[in-house]
Order: sequence, then C-alpha cells, then structure tokens
Amino acid sequence: MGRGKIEIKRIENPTSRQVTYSKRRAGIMKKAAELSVLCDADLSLVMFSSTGRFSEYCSPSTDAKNMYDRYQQATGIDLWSSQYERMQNTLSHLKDVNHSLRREIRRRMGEDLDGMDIKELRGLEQNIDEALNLVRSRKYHVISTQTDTYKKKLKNSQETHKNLIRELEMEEHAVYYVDDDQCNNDGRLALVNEASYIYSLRTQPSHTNLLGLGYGSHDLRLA
Amino acid sequence: MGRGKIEIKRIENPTSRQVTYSKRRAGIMKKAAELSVLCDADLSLVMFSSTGRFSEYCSPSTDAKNMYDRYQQATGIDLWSSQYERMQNTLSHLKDVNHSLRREIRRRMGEDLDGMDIKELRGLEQNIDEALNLVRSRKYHVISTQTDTYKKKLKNSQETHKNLIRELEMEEHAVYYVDDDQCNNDGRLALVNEASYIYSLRTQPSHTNLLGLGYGSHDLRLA
DNA sequence: ATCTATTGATAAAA
DNA sequence: TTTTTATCAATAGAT
Repeated sequence: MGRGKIEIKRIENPTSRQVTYSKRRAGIMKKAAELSVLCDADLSLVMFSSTGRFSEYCSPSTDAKNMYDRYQQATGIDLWSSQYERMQNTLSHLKDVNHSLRREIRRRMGEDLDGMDIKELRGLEQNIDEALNLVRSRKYHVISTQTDTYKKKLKNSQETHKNLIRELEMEEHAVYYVDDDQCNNDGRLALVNEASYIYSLRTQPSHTNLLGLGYGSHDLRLA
Repeated sequence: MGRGKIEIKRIENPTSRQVTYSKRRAGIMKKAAELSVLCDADLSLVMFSSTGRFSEYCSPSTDAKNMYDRYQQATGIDLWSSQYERMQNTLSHLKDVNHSLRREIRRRMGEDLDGMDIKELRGLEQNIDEALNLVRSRKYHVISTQTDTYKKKLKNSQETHKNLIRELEMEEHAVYYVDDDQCNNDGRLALVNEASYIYSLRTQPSHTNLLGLGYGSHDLRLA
C-alpha cells in the first residue's frame, strides 16, 4: 500500500525509518482503537521506537495495570522480579508451617497418629497428660473464684433480703420466718456445681474458639 | 476496506463481531510485526476479546515482562502495587491463622489459659481427655504390634541358635547346655518394656517432631 | 506535513 | 474458521 511494494526488513536509512515509524505507529493505534470499539475488546499496546521513544494505546474501558494483571492470569507467567519471589517463598513457608501446626493440633486431638513411633507416642501422651492436669487445675481455680464471687453475691442479696424483711416487719408489725441455713457452706462440690451451672447459662454462644472451630471439631483445612 | 464502508462502533451481532475480531486481530498482529521489523522497534500487544479470549504479540527482541518494566520506567506508573497488596493481605492473614494455631497448641499444652471461661475450659479439658485416651490406645496398639514382631524375631533367633548348636554338637560331638527358659513369655509387661527399650535405641535423633520442636518445648514464636 | 498511486486490509458472502 | 473478492484504507515515495 504505497507507491511501491516494500520488503519487510529493517529500514537502514534512519530518517526513512523514523518517518515510517511515525506513520505506521499512527496506523496501528488507529487499528487498535477500531478493534476495541468494533469488537468490544480490551487491548494494550506498548511501543518503543529504535530511538527509545515510548508510546502506548490502551482501550478506554481498562488501563495498563489491569491489562498487566490479566496478562499474568492468562499466561501464568509471573512478571515479577525478585521481591515477588521472596514474598512467594515466605508465603509458601507460612503455608507449610501452618500445615505442620494443624498436624500438631490433630495429633494433640488423638488423630493422625499413624506415622508416630513409640517414643514419640510416649512423649505426646505424657505431654497431653500434663496439659490435662494444668487445664483441670485452672478450671478448678476459675470455678472456685467464681464460686466465691457467687457466694458473696448471694450473701449480699440475703442481707438485702433480710433488711427488707426487717424493714417490712418494722413497717407492718408483721412476723416472718427466714431460713438462715439455706445457703450454708458444708462441702464445696455442691456449690461448685451450682455456680458452674449458672455460669454455663450465662455464657453466650458467640464465645467461639479461635478459628471459629469448637473443640472437638476436626475441620482443619489449610487456610 | 471491504465490500462496504462500516461505521466504527460496537458490532451488535455476536457472530459478526467475533469474525471481525479474528480478522482484525490477525491484521493488527501483522502490522505490529511489520512495524517492529521495519523500524527496529520493540512492542507488546495484549488483547482480550469480548468473550475473554487472550492473545498477544511481542517483538522477538524482547518479552512482555521487559516491556512492562520499561513501561513502568517510562510512565512512572507502578504496576506492582495491586499484586503486592493482595500478597501482603494473604501474608498477614496467614500470619494471623498461624498465631491462632499456635495459641490453640499452647492451650492444648495447658498454657495461656487466662482468657478462657469455665465453659471453654470444660470443653478443652474433655477434648484433651479424649485425645489422651486415643493416644494411649494407639501407643498400646503399636507396642503390642512391635512386641509380637520382637517375639517372632526372638523365636527365630532362638531356633537358629539351637540349630547351630545342634550342628556344632553333631560336628564336634561335644555337649552344650542351653537355658531354654531365658526367653519365656510370662507377663506382657516385661516384654513390652524390653521391646520398647530396644526400639528407643534404634530410633534416630533425626526423628524430630514437626517444626523441629520436641513435645514439651514451649518455643512457639511466630515464623 | 500533504499528496496520490499503489498495495494491503477486510466486509460480506460462501 | 478460512477463502474469496469487491471495496475501502493505509501508506511509500515524492513534494
């Protein structure tokens, strides 16, 4: 398309080359714009002339960054340099660690024990046993603390009640009998059970465990 | 350039649009290739059709990654930030999960129980108790399996020994006394202990636990 | 840049 | 999709 056919090879004359570059650059940009409009396509065209001059076209519905992201997604080619790889490594390392942590938890739940030898099983058993004792004593500690609190509250309420009754008696000159021994203190266990029963009624279901998994759930997929 | 002039606007007929896309895509790619050869220019052309089909042209002297690097340099636009942010998010999420997992492990070891209420403590205690039973039965299973193996080996070795002695007796016409009850089978425990003692000698120190932490180690720093 | 003769691209049809 | 072919569009070379 010109006054004569030309061979497609590097134009040696720098001036002609530059002129041709300008003309054809305009041409290809027009083509790009037409294509994007006619066919509703997204395209990105990036050019550097032999002298290093930069020009680009990008379809109006998108931008270079987006095209670049989609390019990566489409090709699977990772356009990033070292820092990306470093992050990628950290990421996969974290995933590995994560995986190991989940396995440790599973083993501490008595699952996934097949690969363990006796020595390891002994260690795990002993460790869990110690943990059980620690959790138990903590539980008793919390329970007794709360029992004390409960007892105090009860006592307070009793006092208040008594006072009210006394006042009523004074006011109305009537006589009431109050069972003072209803809340005595013989034996801790009865109170413990009562306190924790009340506590369990007061706890909200929103008190989920970490990761939103209740103890006993085995859903330990990798995040 | 065709049987008739067309207006540059979106082609509504999907088939026509697709046909036009194919033709013009070929055309623009040819133009791109010609431009890069004729004018010694570097160019990258990335296209997505309205149906999402991807195609690209890149001048032979370079590649898309290089072109986008130069694009960044030329425009000052940072094409990495979005990807970078996404990775940063994944990373911090993984770190959070990691942290939670480590906390769960610590709690399963009887540490870090301060924030837990009675209900949670009960659940944990029960769960650990169940785990302990599972680990114990697994241990006994492994032990008994290994004990059986050990007994068989012992028996074999005994047979071999006896046979050797018999052969020696035949050969040299000499008489040896062999204590046949040295390795009898009264009571499982003795054998169990002996078997596991031998096993423990055979296990390598390289059999470390996951994360390289032995049970009982409390080093659960964030990776 | 602008001008055109000429080649190249492609719309419509098959 | 690809081919065909009649037309339109791009552009090489000159100015």
